[in-house]
Amino acid sequence: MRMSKLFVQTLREFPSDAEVVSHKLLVKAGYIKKLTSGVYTYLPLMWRVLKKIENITREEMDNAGAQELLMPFLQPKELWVESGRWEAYGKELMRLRDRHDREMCLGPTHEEIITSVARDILKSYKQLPMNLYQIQSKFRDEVRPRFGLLRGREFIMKDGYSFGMTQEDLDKEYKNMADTYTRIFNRCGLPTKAVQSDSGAIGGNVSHEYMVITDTDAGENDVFYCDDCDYAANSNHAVSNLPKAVVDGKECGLIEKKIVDTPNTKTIEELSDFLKVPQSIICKCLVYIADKKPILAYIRGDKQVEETKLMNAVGATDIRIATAEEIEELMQKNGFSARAGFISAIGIKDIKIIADNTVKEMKNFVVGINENDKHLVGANLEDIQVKDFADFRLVEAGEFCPKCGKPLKVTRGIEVGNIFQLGTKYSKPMNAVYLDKDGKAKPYVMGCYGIGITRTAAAAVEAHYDEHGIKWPISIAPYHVIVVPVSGNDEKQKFVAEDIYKKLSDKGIEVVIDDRNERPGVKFKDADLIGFPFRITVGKTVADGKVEFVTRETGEKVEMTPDEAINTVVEKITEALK
RNA sequence: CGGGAUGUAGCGCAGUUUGGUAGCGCACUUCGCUUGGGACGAAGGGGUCGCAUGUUCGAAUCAUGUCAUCCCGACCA
Repeated sequence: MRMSKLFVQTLREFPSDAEVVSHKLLVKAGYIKKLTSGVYTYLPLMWRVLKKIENITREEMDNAGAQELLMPFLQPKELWVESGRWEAYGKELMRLRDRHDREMCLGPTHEEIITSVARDILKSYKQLPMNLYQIQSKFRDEVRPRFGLLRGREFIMKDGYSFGMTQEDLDKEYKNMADTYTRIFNRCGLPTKAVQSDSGAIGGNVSHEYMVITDTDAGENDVFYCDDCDYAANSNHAVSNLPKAVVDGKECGLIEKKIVDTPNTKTIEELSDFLKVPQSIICKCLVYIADKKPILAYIRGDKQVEETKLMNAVGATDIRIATAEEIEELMQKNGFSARAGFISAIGIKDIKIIADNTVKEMKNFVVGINENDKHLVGANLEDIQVKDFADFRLVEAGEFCPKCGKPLKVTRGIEVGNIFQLGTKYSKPMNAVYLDKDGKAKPYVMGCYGIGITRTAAAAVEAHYDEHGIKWPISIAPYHVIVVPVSGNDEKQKFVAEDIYKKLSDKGIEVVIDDRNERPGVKFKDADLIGFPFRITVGKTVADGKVEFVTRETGEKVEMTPDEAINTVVEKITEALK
């Protein structure tokens, strides 16, 4: 490719609407162009990167025994009603109507479609197990698209689905996909961590997310992990063992059960300071709205609620903390006037009450009694009337690994892939069955496996850049090498550069020659910004038969003959793509 | 959906307070000059100032409405 012909325009400045590095650099370097919020054109450079990620994914999926197909973007409402997700998926589903006023949606994921296809074809146990996948654009009406390609409304995804007869089949395929995913991301030059996670709207029990670890804002998930063993989990799924803390009030003088005045202690900090007791001996009561109904959740004062865990614990599909008005309304209905900070479950009728496991250990603690500016001290479990316990505590760094007991660490991660064990979540309601050896109809035991192709590309930029621009891993770089003749009117330089360009092209190397009549500074800046892994600079030293070989990753520059440079490129590319 | 901000040329911005018919830098075209880290000079092309309605002799500027975009939060594979 000739730089003079390449459909690209690099910018001098970062776009004003970009926040994270990958978004800024991909726009500045001419890879993407926004059409509307969360929707981008993939310009030729970007498309080359995406195709490379797709092809690596294809190769590994095919090698793992999966088969590629392509399902429709446009989907009828009926299938979604069948699975129950027309309602359950909520506003994320991009809905539309056709000219006959029939309701449709644009696919955010394809469990419904693949299940309906499979049930018509996979009728016998002889055809199982089967693993099918596709790579295509997905649509999700995100509340707030942001971070460029990291969270779009239209994005490219690889989604795969496995069909088996038994849980053993599923376990085997799940392991197969886990290994495949590790290989895919390694080949893309992206080290990932497989972390346990909540399975969210997709459903199912076991699931893992593949996270690219990053310290930046672009990492939207908190990941807890252990250096001493392989434990790693998303914050919505992490569990831990707690360090020793004061959980018996007697240890800090709360011997007698009594009501005490605690004026203006709206927060745990204020209450703890006022009573001069540790936060771990205070039991707080929080009001949440789960599926539009209020619930009460008790948790140890020094700990935070993890909302997804709480949501799962109460079997809800939607949860949020109650507003001050909603708390007031709840209190009034039950004849109280207590504000947040003084709430108790005692005397609240017709409401789900649940306590975190941390509360089980507490004795002689401090708790609200639905009266403003008062608390009960020396209280015990019978004073809060809790029957249901669950773990819905947010894990914190420094707590101990549930597997090996060493302290956990926390980091941010970008989720680039995930795998779920669906079981019969879709096959049962959609009556997707096969006949077993005895001629009995049984639902498939399914798994599903996703990779965000566009997100992987953006994550690669987040993981590989410097102040000059992108530093693509060789396997997914749009081109491998750029040849830069320094002087526009030096015939010798031009000749040598063109010769190198031709020889590299002939050897199948993806090479660009910067044949523009620009000053060298412009060419170097663009080369660094776009992120060619290698650069061959043909400058003054050509008089001595030498060119300069530059490695983007390290900035290392080596003088060598043109032939040596060509061989070095071929060697390095071959090595990297092995 | 709550809070905040912004819409003026492909990109980055000024002009709006105080109404007078649109400007700067980059990019683009032509010519000259220059060629090892985003040179310079000259001459050009490109915008119904997000949209609608209103006020006015006159609106980028004032008013009302509306749409879009971004940030924080909530939410979310």
